[in-house]
Amino acid sequence: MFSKACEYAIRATIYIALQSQEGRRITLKDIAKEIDSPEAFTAKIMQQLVKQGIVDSLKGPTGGFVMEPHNLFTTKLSEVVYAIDGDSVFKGCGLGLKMCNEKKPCPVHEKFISIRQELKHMLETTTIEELALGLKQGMTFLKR
Amino acid sequence: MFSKACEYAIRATIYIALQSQEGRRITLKDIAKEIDSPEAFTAKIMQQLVKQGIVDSLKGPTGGFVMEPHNLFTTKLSEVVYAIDGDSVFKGCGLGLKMCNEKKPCPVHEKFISIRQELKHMLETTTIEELALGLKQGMTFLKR
DNA sequence: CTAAAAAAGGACAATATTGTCTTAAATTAA
DNA sequence: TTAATTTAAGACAATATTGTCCTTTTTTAG
Repeated sequence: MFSKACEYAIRATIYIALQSQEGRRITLKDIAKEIDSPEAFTAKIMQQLVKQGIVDSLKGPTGGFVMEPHNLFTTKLSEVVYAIDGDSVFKGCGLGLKMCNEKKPCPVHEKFISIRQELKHMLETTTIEELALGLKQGMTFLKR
Repeated sequence: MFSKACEYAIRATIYIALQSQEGRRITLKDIAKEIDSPEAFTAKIMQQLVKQGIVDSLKGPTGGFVMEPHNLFTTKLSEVVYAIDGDSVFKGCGLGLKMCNEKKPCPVHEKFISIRQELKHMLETTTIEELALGLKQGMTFLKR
């Protein structure tokens, strides 16, 4: 469904969101530990999230990653996915055809439409804040 | 969603199904041409489909690939996907956690359940024969 | 001002996936 | 029986993805 990079990105963002809600800045090291991901690889992914404006970073001692209050409440799961995996999840043909569309559909085109729609809708209506809440309440987990 | 190999597998199977319905055996070369796929790579994929019993192969002149009438009507899309990509599409956690389940869910676990269910249901109820019919009627396409 | 801490960036390495090439085995038709 | 045709199989190559390491830049605290 998502690339490994994207999976890490989502997990990291949820964790940063949770910490930001508590007013805490969080280091790469802590992120990697908390979401059980390879640190250096996670660093690369964080750079993309920062460039996309989803999270902010600060260098130096006491530095780390943080989400602005505004981002915290408005960022949708879809934005994180898009930042890392692009539009492949939302667009692309189920059978890999480049020209697949209503006019010239692949054999599974119609079959995939509702599923893709539902997925798209879910990603676009789910907020990072909402996911962070479940984590805060101990109902969901980011490791193992 | 699916691997490239799986996309080719689905396209190839649909095309073989269509030809088998007409009583025709079809060569690798023709398959690759009709579904616009790399021939040698497609050969590897065909070997897997043969091993899984989804299609049959015959060597020598007049040889090629064919689907038995029985397979033609009973094979589900899910079986082709499973033969090539295994159960990753049906099982696996959306965020890549190994131990994600009802008891210890990842933050998107619940959100993904209905989507995965719908996808699973669609794959398990869609027959290859049905997809081949759309192709035969010129309503769907396997190239570009 | 300096040392330490942290992210940024670039080069590199490992692995997985996709794709190719060559030879072997089987089968058919002449 | 032989030559041609076709799939099977194995080794190899190219590319993409995942992951690591090292250096640079920025910032803070002392």
